Amino acid sequence: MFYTNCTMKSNFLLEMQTRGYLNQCTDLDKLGEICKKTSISGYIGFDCTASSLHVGSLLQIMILKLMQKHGHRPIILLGGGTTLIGDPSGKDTTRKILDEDKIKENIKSIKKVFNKVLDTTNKKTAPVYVNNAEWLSKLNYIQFLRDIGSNFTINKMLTFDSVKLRLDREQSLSYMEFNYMILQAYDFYQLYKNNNCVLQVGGSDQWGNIVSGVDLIRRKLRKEAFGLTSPLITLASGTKMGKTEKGAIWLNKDLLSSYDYWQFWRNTDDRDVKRFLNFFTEINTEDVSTICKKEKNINNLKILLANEATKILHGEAASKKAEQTAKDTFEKGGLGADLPEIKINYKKIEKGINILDLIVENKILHSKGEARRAIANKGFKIDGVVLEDEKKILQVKDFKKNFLKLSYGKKNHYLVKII
RNA sequence: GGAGGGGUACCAAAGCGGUCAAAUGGGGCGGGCUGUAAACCCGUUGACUUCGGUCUUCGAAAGUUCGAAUCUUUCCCCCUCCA
Repeated sequence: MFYTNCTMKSNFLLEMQTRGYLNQCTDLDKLGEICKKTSISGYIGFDCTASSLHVGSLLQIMILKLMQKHGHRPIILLGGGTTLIGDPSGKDTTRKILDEDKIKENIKSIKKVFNKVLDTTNKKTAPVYVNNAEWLSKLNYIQFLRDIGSNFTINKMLTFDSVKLRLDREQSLSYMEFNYMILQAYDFYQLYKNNNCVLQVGGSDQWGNIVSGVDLIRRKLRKEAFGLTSPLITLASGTKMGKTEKGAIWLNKDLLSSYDYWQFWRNTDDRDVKRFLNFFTEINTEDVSTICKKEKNINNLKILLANEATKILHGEAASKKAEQTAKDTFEKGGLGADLPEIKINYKKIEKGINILDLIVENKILHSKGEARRAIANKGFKIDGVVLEDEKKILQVKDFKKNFLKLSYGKKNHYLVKII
């Protein structure tokens, strides 16, 4: 799928391509023509199963941002309706189903991220939020089957990967989930009709769902709509993006601090750095190439990546602070201001605090046993000195000016503070 | 609906009356080497513990037994073949 021999190239699609956001498109040339001529609206649907999206969705958000950059309007579908069902695409097992109140809460929380990352000031391209519960919850089953269901054949639905994989792997697929595709197609149809939305973007696992929507619009309205997918990002290590053992890399600040977010990017695998600069920063592709050629120290590129990515999500100030903290902590071996804090009451520390209790109570580790093992393995340090004694009682004299740096492993540092 | 096979820790997979908190591999975590990388090497991987032990785990419940992941019964779930 290369976009080369078309004369009517649109800057939007061109940049999509050079950045590596483009995987598949229903009709790239024609979409290019339209994008070149007019400002379009395109939508991406997001899952509302959690109170925050994680980096796995970041590429999609970057695409929305790119749409804005080139004068198009992003529509964000926060699927209160479809979240009630659960998309089987790319999932091995049926997901838990959430109640409506929880979904509403999640939507509210997720919106915060979009409002931060996207430009909300330019009237022409300001994001539009829609919730498919609006139309899905009103549906009448019989009528829906007749109007919409009649446009789908089981034969075709069975050929879609999302369905096929589940069946091939001999995992059950409920009728409810089987319908997800139709509902997503219906969403696109609604958005086309009501919001003049001609484009749906999604991850490559969404291809089937997206094409179904394009088909439905053609059948029902005799209009052409477009679908476009981005590639599934895998890490050099072979794992999926965004899921570490420590937990998901959340985008909402209350779930993951800007410092930890910065650290996530700072710890990118060497082999992923250049790709990620293209994916997750706004630096021009050509500039990315020249910078990568010029800069011999890959660690500086990682810092650049961390700075730029954090800036987009948490703002410049937070990004700078995180960088400074990293410098102070890792390069100088000292204390950074942005490190996670553990506050201890003076009265408590006067009596002495068992180090194991401190570790467990502040959730650095889950159990005392685990903490004991970690200490035995030289995993803990106090102000840079290996902690040998698991029975250590922290006292006021251990603190310098009310502060103490507690480190677990090489990367987890905490600022213990007497208050 | 009928006939078989199976459910073991984060995952995969051994164990099939005591020596089983459960082999082995993967993953994770920690240490070493380095560059907050990769690869490699070492350690560790149920909870509590006064480090003597104690408690809770092998789909669920009940039972046999001095003793059960292992045997019996019932139930739930998954898979294969047939209808």
